[in-house]
Amino acid sequence: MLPEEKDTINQLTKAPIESLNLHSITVVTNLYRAAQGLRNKMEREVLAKHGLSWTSFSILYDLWIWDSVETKKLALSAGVSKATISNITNTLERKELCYRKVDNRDRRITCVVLTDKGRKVMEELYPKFHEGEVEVVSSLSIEEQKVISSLLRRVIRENDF
Amino acid sequence: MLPEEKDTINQLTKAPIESLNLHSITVVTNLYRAAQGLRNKMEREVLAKHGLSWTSFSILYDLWIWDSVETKKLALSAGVSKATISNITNTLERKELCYRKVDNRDRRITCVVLTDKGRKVMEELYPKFHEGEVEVVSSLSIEEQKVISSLLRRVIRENDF
DNA sequence: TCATAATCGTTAGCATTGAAATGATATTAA
DNA sequence: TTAATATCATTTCAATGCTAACGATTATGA
Repeated sequence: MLPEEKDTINQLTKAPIESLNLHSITVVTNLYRAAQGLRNKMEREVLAKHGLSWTSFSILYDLWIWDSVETKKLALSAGVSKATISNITNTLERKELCYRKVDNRDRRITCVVLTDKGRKVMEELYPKFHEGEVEVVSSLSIEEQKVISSLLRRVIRENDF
Repeated sequence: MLPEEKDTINQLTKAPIESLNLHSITVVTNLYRAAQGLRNKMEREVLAKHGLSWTSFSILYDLWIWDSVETKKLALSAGVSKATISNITNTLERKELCYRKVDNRDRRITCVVLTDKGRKVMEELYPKFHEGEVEVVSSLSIEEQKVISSLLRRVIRENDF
Protein backbone atom coordinates (compact mmCIF):
# COMPACT_ATOMS: atom_id res chain seq x y z
CA MET A 1 0.00 0.00 0.00
CA LEU A 2 1.54 3.22 -1.12
CA PRO A 3 1.17 5.99 1.45
CA GLU A 4 -0.93 8.19 -0.76
CA GLU A 5 -3.22 5.28 -1.60
CA LYS A 6 -3.91 4.61 2.05
CA ASP A 7 -6.12 7.70 2.12
CA THR A 8 -8.72 5.85 0.12
CA ILE A 9 -9.54 3.64 3.06
CA ASN A 10 -12.26 6.05 4.12
CA GLN A 11 -14.30 5.46 1.01
CA LEU A 12 -13.79 1.73 0.94
CA THR A 13 -13.94 0.48 4.49
CA LYS A 14 -17.21 -0.43 6.08
CA ALA A 15 -16.07 0.87 9.47
CA PRO A 16 -17.31 4.35 10.31
CA ILE A 17 -14.76 7.07 9.70
CA GLU A 18 -14.90 8.37 13.25
CA SER A 19 -13.67 5.03 14.59
CA LEU A 20 -10.40 5.23 12.68
CA ASN A 21 -7.47 7.30 13.88
CA LEU A 22 -6.08 8.44 10.56
CA HIS A 23 -3.02 10.12 12.04
CA SER A 24 -1.91 6.88 13.68
CA ILE A 25 -2.31 5.06 10.39
CA THR A 26 -0.22 7.65 8.59
CA VAL A 27 2.57 7.58 11.15
CA VAL A 28 2.77 3.78 11.17
CA THR A 29 2.62 3.49 7.39
CA ASN A 30 5.28 6.11 6.76
CA LEU A 31 7.47 4.83 9.57
CA TYR A 32 7.58 1.29 8.23
CA ARG A 33 7.95 2.40 4.63
CA ALA A 34 10.90 4.65 5.40
CA ALA A 35 12.62 1.92 7.42
CA GLN A 36 12.03 -0.71 4.75
CA GLY A 37 13.38 1.62 2.06
CA LEU A 38 16.39 2.43 4.19
CA ARG A 39 17.16 -1.24 4.73
CA ASN A 40 16.72 -2.15 1.07
CA LYS A 41 18.93 0.73 -0.04
CA MET A 42 21.73 -0.14 2.36
CA GLU A 43 21.67 -3.84 1.56
CA ARG A 44 21.68 -3.11 -2.15
CA GLU A 45 24.21 -0.27 -2.31
CA VAL A 46 26.58 -0.99 0.57
CA LEU A 47 26.23 -4.44 2.12
CA ALA A 48 25.68 -6.63 -0.95
CA LYS A 49 29.37 -6.42 -1.89
CA HIS A 50 30.23 -8.42 1.22
CA GLY A 51 27.09 -10.52 1.20
CA LEU A 52 25.86 -9.04 4.47
CA SER A 53 22.27 -8.43 5.53
CA TRP A 54 21.22 -5.44 7.63
CA THR A 55 21.07 -7.65 10.72
CA SER A 56 24.46 -9.24 10.02
CA PHE A 57 25.94 -5.78 9.66
CA SER A 58 24.36 -4.51 12.85
CA ILE A 59 25.84 -7.47 14.72
CA LEU A 60 29.27 -6.84 13.24
CA TYR A 61 28.87 -3.20 14.22
CA ASP A 62 28.20 -4.13 17.84
CA LEU A 63 31.25 -6.39 17.82
CA TRP A 64 33.32 -3.62 16.25
CA ILE A 65 32.39 -1.26 19.09
CA TRP A 66 32.48 -3.73 21.97
CA ASP A 67 34.92 -6.38 20.64
CA SER A 68 33.07 -9.17 22.48
CA VAL A 69 29.32 -9.36 23.12
CA GLU A 70 27.00 -11.95 24.67
CA THR A 71 24.53 -13.46 22.20
CA LYS A 72 21.61 -12.36 24.35
CA LYS A 73 22.70 -8.74 24.15
CA LEU A 74 23.18 -9.05 20.40
CA ALA A 75 19.59 -10.24 20.08
CA LEU A 76 18.28 -7.38 22.19
CA SER A 77 20.32 -4.86 20.27
CA ALA A 78 19.28 -6.08 16.84
CA GLY A 79 15.66 -6.68 17.79
CA VAL A 80 15.70 -10.32 16.68
CA SER A 81 15.42 -13.64 18.49
CA LYS A 82 18.32 -15.55 20.02
CA ALA A 83 17.81 -18.26 17.43
CA THR A 84 18.41 -15.74 14.67
CA ILE A 85 21.61 -14.58 16.35
CA SER A 86 22.73 -18.18 16.53
CA ASN A 87 22.11 -18.68 12.82
CA ILE A 88 23.74 -15.42 11.77
CA THR A 89 26.72 -16.12 13.98
CA ASN A 90 27.13 -19.43 12.14
CA THR A 91 27.21 -17.58 8.82
CA LEU A 92 29.63 -14.93 10.09
CA GLU A 93 31.86 -17.62 11.57
CA ARG A 94 31.92 -19.40 8.23
CA LYS A 95 33.12 -16.14 6.70
CA GLU A 96 35.73 -15.90 9.49
CA LEU A 97 34.44 -12.49 10.58
CA CYS A 98 33.86 -13.59 14.20
CA TYR A 99 34.15 -16.59 16.52
CA ARG A 100 32.37 -17.94 19.60
CA LYS A 101 33.94 -18.00 23.03
CA VAL A 102 32.33 -19.70 26.04
CA ASP A 103 32.35 -17.63 29.23
CA ASN A 104 34.57 -19.18 31.91
CA ARG A 105 32.61 -17.86 34.88
CA ASP A 106 29.22 -19.01 33.54
CA ARG A 107 29.50 -21.75 30.95
CA ARG A 108 25.91 -21.18 29.80
CA ILE A 109 26.93 -17.86 28.31
CA THR A 110 28.53 -17.58 24.87
CA CYS A 111 30.33 -14.46 23.74
CA VAL A 112 30.86 -13.57 20.11
CA VAL A 113 34.22 -12.01 19.29
CA LEU A 114 35.30 -10.01 16.23
CA THR A 115 38.24 -11.37 14.22
CA ASP A 116 40.91 -9.22 12.55
CA LYS A 117 39.27 -9.98 9.24
CA GLY A 118 35.95 -8.84 10.64
CA ARG A 119 37.56 -5.62 11.83
CA LYS A 120 39.02 -4.97 8.39
CA VAL A 121 35.62 -5.50 6.76
CA MET A 122 34.03 -3.00 9.15
CA GLU A 123 36.78 -0.45 8.60
CA GLU A 124 36.08 -0.67 4.89
CA LEU A 125 32.31 -0.88 5.13
CA TYR A 126 31.36 1.56 7.87
CA PRO A 127 32.39 4.75 6.06
CA LYS A 128 30.27 3.70 3.09
CA PHE A 129 27.38 2.81 5.36
CA HIS A 130 27.66 6.18 7.03
CA GLU A 131 27.61 7.91 3.66
CA GLY A 132 24.32 6.15 3.03
CA GLU A 133 22.95 7.26 6.39
CA VAL A 134 23.80 10.87 5.64
CA GLU A 135 22.31 10.63 2.16
CA VAL A 136 19.01 9.16 3.33
CA VAL A 137 18.26 11.99 5.75
CA SER A 138 19.94 14.74 3.72
CA SER A 139 16.62 16.28 2.75
CA LEU A 140 15.99 17.18 6.40
CA SER A 141 17.67 20.12 8.12
CA ILE A 142 19.72 19.52 11.26
CA GLU A 143 16.85 20.93 13.30
CA GLU A 144 14.37 18.60 11.62
CA GLN A 145 16.71 15.66 12.20
CA LYS A 146 16.76 16.49 15.91
CA VAL A 147 12.96 16.70 15.96
CA ILE A 148 12.37 13.39 14.23
CA SER A 149 14.98 11.63 16.37
CA SER A 150 13.35 12.96 19.51
CA LEU A 151 9.88 11.85 18.44
CA LEU A 152 11.11 8.41 17.37
CA ARG A 153 12.93 8.00 20.64
CA ARG A 154 9.70 8.76 22.52
CA VAL A 155 7.92 6.03 20.56
CA ILE A 156 10.76 3.61 21.26
CA ARG A 157 10.85 4.40 24.95
CA GLU A 158 7.09 4.30 25.53
CA ASN A 159 6.79 0.91 23.82
CA ASP A 160 9.93 -0.66 25.25
CA PHE A 161 11.25 -1.25 21.76
CA MET B 1 23.15 -1.53 19.23
CA LEU B 2 20.84 0.23 21.64
CA PRO B 3 20.27 3.88 20.74
CA GLU B 4 21.85 5.24 23.89
CA GLU B 5 24.90 3.05 23.38
CA LYS B 6 25.45 4.39 19.89
CA ASP B 7 26.69 7.63 21.45
CA THR B 8 29.84 5.86 22.54
CA ILE B 9 31.01 5.61 18.97
CA ASN B 10 32.91 8.84 19.35
CA GLN B 11 35.20 7.40 21.93
CA LEU B 12 35.72 4.09 20.22
CA THR B 13 35.97 4.71 16.51
CA LYS B 14 39.25 5.53 14.91
CA ALA B 15 37.60 7.90 12.43
CA PRO B 16 37.84 11.57 13.38
CA ILE B 17 34.71 12.88 15.05
CA GLU B 18 34.26 15.71 12.59
CA SER B 19 33.86 13.25 9.71
CA LEU B 20 30.81 11.63 11.29
CA ASN B 21 27.35 13.14 11.03
CA LEU B 22 25.95 12.15 14.41
CA HIS B 23 22.45 13.42 13.70
CA SER B 24 22.16 11.19 10.66
CA ILE B 25 23.26 8.21 12.71
CA THR B 26 20.69 8.96 15.38
CA VAL B 27 17.85 9.37 12.90
CA VAL B 28 18.66 6.14 11.07
CA THR B 29 19.16 4.15 14.26
CA ASN B 30 15.94 5.32 15.88
CA LEU B 31 13.99 4.99 12.65
CA TYR B 32 14.94 1.37 12.15
CA ARG B 33 14.54 0.48 15.81
CA ALA B 34 11.04 1.94 15.98
CA ALA B 35 9.98 0.14 12.81
CA GLN B 36 11.45 -3.17 13.96
CA GLY B 37 9.72 -2.85 17.31
CA LEU B 38 6.46 -1.97 15.61
CA ARG B 39 6.66 -5.01 13.36
CA ASN B 40 7.58 -7.38 16.17
CA LYS B 41 4.75 -6.08 18.35
CA MET B 42 2.14 -6.43 15.64
CA GLU B 43 3.25 -9.90 14.59
CA ARG B 44 3.30 -11.05 18.20
CA GLU B 45 0.10 -9.43 19.49
CA VAL B 46 -2.17 -9.29 16.45
CA LEU B 47 -1.01 -11.35 13.48
CA ALA B 48 0.33 -14.49 15.19
CA LYS B 49 -3.22 -15.74 15.87
CA HIS B 50 -3.75 -16.17 12.13
CA GLY B 51 -0.14 -17.12 11.36
CA LEU B 52 0.42 -14.00 9.27
CA SER B 53 3.64 -12.04 8.90
CA TRP B 54 3.72 -8.26 8.55
CA THR B 55 4.23 -8.61 4.80
CA SER B 56 1.45 -11.16 4.42
CA PHE B 57 -0.90 -8.83 6.26
CA SER B 58 0.09 -5.83 4.16
CA ILE B 59 -0.66 -7.84 1.02
CA LEU B 60 -4.03 -8.91 2.36
CA TYR B 61 -4.69 -5.28 3.23
CA ASP B 62 -3.99 -4.20 -0.34
CA LEU B 63 -6.32 -6.90 -1.61
CA TRP B 64 -8.95 -5.85 0.90
CA ILE B 65 -8.87 -2.29 -0.43
CA TRP B 66 -8.45 -3.06 -4.13
CA ASP B 67 -9.99 -6.54 -4.38
CA SER B 68 -7.60 -7.55 -7.17
CA VAL B 69 -3.98 -6.42 -7.56
CA GLU B 70 -1.14 -7.30 -9.96
CA THR B 71 1.78 -9.05 -8.29
CA LYS B 72 4.15 -6.34 -9.46
CA LYS B 73 2.15 -3.67 -7.68
CA LEU B 74 1.99 -5.80 -4.55
CA ALA B 75 5.79 -6.02 -4.55
CA LEU B 76 6.16 -2.28 -5.00
CA SER B 77 3.63 -1.57 -2.28
CA ALA B 78 5.18 -3.91 0.28
CA GLY B 79 8.77 -3.03 -0.61
CA VAL B 80 9.76 -6.63 -1.30
CA SER B 81 10.77 -8.55 -4.42
CA LYS B 82 8.36 -10.24 -6.80
CA ALA B 83 9.78 -13.58 -5.71
CA THR B 84 8.65 -12.86 -2.17
CA ILE B 85 5.17 -11.96 -3.40
CA SER B 86 5.07 -15.21 -5.32
CA ASN B 87 5.99 -17.23 -2.23
CA ILE B 88 3.64 -15.38 0.10
CA THR B 89 0.83 -15.72 -2.42
CA ASN B 90 1.44 -19.48 -2.35
CA THR B 91 1.02 -19.50 1.42
CA LEU B 92 -2.06 -17.29 1.34
CA GLU B 93 -3.56 -19.47 -1.39
CA ARG B 94 -2.92 -22.55 0.74
CA LYS B 95 -4.89 -20.84 3.50
CA GLU B 96 -7.61 -20.01 0.95
CA LEU B 97 -7.35 -16.30 1.69
CA CYS B 98 -6.71 -15.37 -1.96
CA TYR B 99 -6.34 -16.87 -5.42
CA ARG B 100 -4.43 -16.12 -8.62
CA LYS B 101 -6.10 -14.97 -11.80
CA VAL B 102 -4.22 -14.67 -15.10
CA ASP B 103 -4.90 -11.45 -17.03
CA ASN B 104 -6.78 -12.14 -20.27
CA ARG B 105 -5.31 -9.21 -22.19
CA ASP B 106 -1.68 -10.00 -21.24
CA ARG B 107 -1.18 -13.56 -20.14
CA ARG B 108 2.20 -12.72 -18.55
CA ILE B 109 0.42 -10.73 -15.86
CA THR B 110 -1.05 -12.40 -12.79
CA CYS B 111 -3.58 -10.73 -10.52
CA VAL B 112 -4.17 -11.79 -6.95
CA VAL B 113 -7.76 -11.73 -5.76
CA LEU B 114 -9.16 -11.78 -2.21
CA THR B 115 -11.53 -14.63 -1.30
CA ASP B 116 -14.56 -14.28 0.97
CA LYS B 117 -12.60 -16.07 3.66
CA GLY B 118 -9.77 -13.58 3.22
CA ARG B 119 -12.24 -10.72 3.56
CA LYS B 120 -13.63 -12.19 6.77
CA VAL B 121 -10.11 -12.53 8.21
CA MET B 122 -9.37 -8.89 7.42
CA GLU B 123 -12.67 -7.72 8.89
CA GLU B 124 -11.72 -9.48 12.10
CA LEU B 125 -8.04 -8.56 12.07
CA TYR B 126 -7.95 -4.97 10.88
CA PRO B 127 -9.69 -3.42 13.92
CA LYS B 128 -7.16 -5.16 16.19
CA PHE B 129 -4.28 -4.06 13.98
CA HIS B 130 -5.59 -0.51 14.08
CA GLU B 131 -5.78 -0.65 17.89
CA GLY B 132 -2.09 -1.55 17.83
CA GLU B 133 -1.32 1.36 15.51
CA VAL B 134 -3.06 3.80 17.81
CA GLU B 135 -1.34 2.34 20.85
CA VAL B 136 2.15 2.53 19.37
CA VAL B 137 1.95 6.26 18.66
CA SER B 138 -0.27 7.16 21.61
CA SER B 139 2.58 8.87 23.43
CA LEU B 140 2.67 11.53 20.70
CA SER B 141 0.16 14.35 20.47
CA ILE B 142 -1.87 14.79 17.29
CA GLU B 143 0.35 17.71 16.38
CA GLU B 144 3.50 15.62 16.91
CA GLN B 145 2.01 12.82 14.84
CA LYS B 146 1.46 15.26 11.99
CA VAL B 147 5.05 16.49 12.29
CA ILE B 148 6.65 13.05 12.29
CA SER B 149 4.46 11.90 9.39
CA SER B 150 5.44 14.93 7.39
CA LEU B 151 9.15 14.43 8.04
CA LEU B 152 8.98 10.72 7.26
CA ARG B 153 7.11 11.44 4.06
CA ARG B 154 9.88 13.83 3.01
CA VAL B 155 12.47 11.09 3.54
CA ILE B 156 10.33 8.62 1.59
CA ARG B 157 9.78 11.02 -1.28
CA GLU B 158 13.37 12.22 -1.58
CA ASN B 159 14.69 8.67 -1.67
CA ASP B 160 12.00 7.16 -3.88
CA PHE B 161 11.16 4.65 -1.17
C1' DT C 1 23.02 -31.96 50.04
C1' DC C 2 20.22 -32.42 46.20
C1' DA C 3 16.09 -31.97 43.82
C1' DT C 4 13.73 -28.22 41.51
C1' DA C 5 13.58 -24.15 39.01
C1' DA C 6 15.63 -20.69 36.18
C1' DT C 7 18.62 -19.25 32.49
C1' DC C 8 21.29 -19.75 28.48
C1' DG C 9 22.47 -21.20 23.53
C1' DT C 10 21.43 -24.36 20.04
C1' DT C 11 18.56 -27.23 17.12
C1' DA C 12 14.38 -28.49 14.44
C1' DG C 13 10.82 -27.18 11.59
C1' DC C 14 8.67 -23.97 9.01
C1' DA C 15 7.82 -19.39 6.62
C1' DT C 16 10.00 -15.43 4.59
C1' DT C 17 13.42 -13.11 1.69
C1' DG C 18 16.34 -11.96 -2.42
C1' DA C 19 19.43 -13.08 -6.46
C1' DA C 20 19.73 -15.66 -10.28
C1' DA C 21 17.96 -18.91 -13.52
C1' DT C 22 13.98 -20.46 -16.02
C1' DG C 23 9.80 -20.51 -18.66
C1' DA C 24 6.00 -18.24 -20.76
C1' DT C 25 4.24 -14.45 -23.28
C1' DA C 26 4.43 -10.09 -25.78
C1' DT C 27 6.89 -6.64 -28.51
C1' DT C 28 10.07 -5.11 -31.91
C1' DA C 29 12.75 -5.16 -36.03
C1' DA C 30 14.30 -6.99 -40.16
C1' DT D 1 6.59 -13.71 -40.95
C1' DT D 2 10.11 -14.66 -37.84
C1' DA D 3 14.05 -14.02 -35.11
C1' DA D 4 15.68 -11.27 -31.39
C1' DT D 5 14.56 -8.76 -27.44
C1' DA D 6 11.88 -7.40 -23.52
C1' DT D 7 8.76 -8.26 -19.82
C1' DC D 8 6.38 -10.99 -16.68
C1' DA D 9 5.85 -14.75 -12.86
C1' DT D 10 7.77 -18.67 -11.00
C1' DT D 11 11.33 -21.80 -9.28
C1' DT D 12 15.66 -22.77 -7.01
C1' DC D 13 18.93 -22.13 -3.53
C1' DA D 14 20.99 -20.12 0.36
C1' DA D 15 20.33 -17.06 4.20
C1' DT D 16 17.30 -14.93 7.60
C1' DG D 17 13.84 -15.20 11.12
C1' DC D 18 10.49 -17.08 14.62
C1' DT D 19 8.49 -20.52 17.97
C1' DA D 20 9.01 -24.43 20.47
C1' DA D 21 11.70 -28.09 22.14
C1' DC D 22 15.97 -29.46 23.93
C1' DG D 23 20.35 -29.99 26.51
C1' DA D 24 23.68 -27.91 29.43
C1' DT D 25 24.67 -25.05 33.29
C1' DT D 26 23.75 -22.32 37.32
C1' DA D 27 20.85 -20.76 41.16
C1' DT D 28 17.57 -21.68 44.81
C1' DG D 29 15.55 -23.68 48.76
C1' DA D 30 14.07 -27.24 51.81
